[in-house]
Amino acid sequence: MYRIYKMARSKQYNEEEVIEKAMALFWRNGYGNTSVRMLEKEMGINQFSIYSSFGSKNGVFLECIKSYKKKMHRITEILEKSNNGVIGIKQYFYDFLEFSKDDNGKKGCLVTNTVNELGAHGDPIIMTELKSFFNEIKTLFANNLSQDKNKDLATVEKQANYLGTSMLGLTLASKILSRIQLEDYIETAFKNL
Amino acid sequence: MYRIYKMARSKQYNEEEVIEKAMALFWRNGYGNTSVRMLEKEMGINQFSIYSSFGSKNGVFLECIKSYKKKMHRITEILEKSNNGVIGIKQYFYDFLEFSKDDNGKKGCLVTNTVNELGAHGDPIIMTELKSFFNEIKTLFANNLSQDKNKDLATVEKQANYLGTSMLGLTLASKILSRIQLEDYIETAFKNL
DNA sequence: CTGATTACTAAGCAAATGCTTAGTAATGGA
DNA sequence: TCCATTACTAAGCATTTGCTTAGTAATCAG
Repeated sequence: MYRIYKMARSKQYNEEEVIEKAMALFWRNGYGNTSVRMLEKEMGINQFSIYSSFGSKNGVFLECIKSYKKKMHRITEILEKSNNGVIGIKQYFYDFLEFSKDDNGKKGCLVTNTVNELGAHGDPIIMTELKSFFNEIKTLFANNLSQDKNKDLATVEKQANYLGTSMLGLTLASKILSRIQLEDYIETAFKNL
Repeated sequence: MYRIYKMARSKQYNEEEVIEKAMALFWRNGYGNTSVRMLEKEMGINQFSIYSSFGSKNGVFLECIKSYKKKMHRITEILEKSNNGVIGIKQYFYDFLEFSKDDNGKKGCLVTNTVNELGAHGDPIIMTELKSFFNEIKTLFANNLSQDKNKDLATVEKQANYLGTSMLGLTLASKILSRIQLEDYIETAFKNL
């Protein structure tokens, strides 16, 4: 690309790296309970840099959601590629538990947490982003379920919906229940299919 | 009771009534996103009155949780009295959906919302209150399930745990899914119990 | 009516919020 | 070396936060 202006000082930080750190903070504390000062500390850069790179607190958060999706995609693509039907989805539930675990606590799912926190009052751009996330997972479940030729379209839709909602429950439950309770839940939940 | 001091001006507001209003606000917005100024407006009383009656914002919220539990108990006691086993619990799920509906939106469950929002970082008194709520409902489910003499203790425990977690999922899902999707979920969730 | 007691209003506090700005340091083509 | 350009630091902005305080109004026994 043609450059009119002279080169000048370059950024002292990597944007992806600082977003990764911001994401961890939002994930732990939620959107409202994370201040720009806290972000400053965690990201290790000045407020000015935060605003010059991401525009606003909302902007930082949106990048974090994107980064979260990428992270989550590492699990999701296992399911995308597998042709194990219900078994594959069940594995996905277990993979999520591993994914959402933290050194000293349970963080649940960043997206679900945010939906729950912001509800209808959140920034519309963020809310759109969040709803699409839920639908992507539901579609993924539907695709996997429809590998079973015994299931008609209505059944697939119903079960995909069921599994999506169960997933929501799991993300919430993962924050307060024990590992054994969570495993019990998954095992019982999949008996309904 | 023996009264040493003179009578003086009495409160111009009913504490139960203003708590009811505060609860509606917390329920809609969550704890962190509700300010004392907002409470002042919604409750219709001065900040001083709020603090003199309830001590702190936390204090107001704790009263709201108590009030919420009472409200919820109107549904819960139907299940307590019924001897319908699984059918009764299923009805409880539907009753909750009605309960959590609002004129212009879905509020989910105040307790679940708060657990999700505050996680481990919340005021310990509030957190204790919230966890006991979950256990009460789980126990209620277990009592209802054990009416079926074919179910051994382990099965009852496992299924009560499953239903409790499903309930968590439903409270979350009730905020973002359509009525039909929610009904689909309940029907599938109870298929194999 | 007096005066003690309690509840009211409204102004004000320090701290924290999201965001900006003024000034300085680094970079690299001319 | 000069200087346009960009990124840095740190101070500061108005607003909002949870909570308090100073002063006034109502109540009622004596």
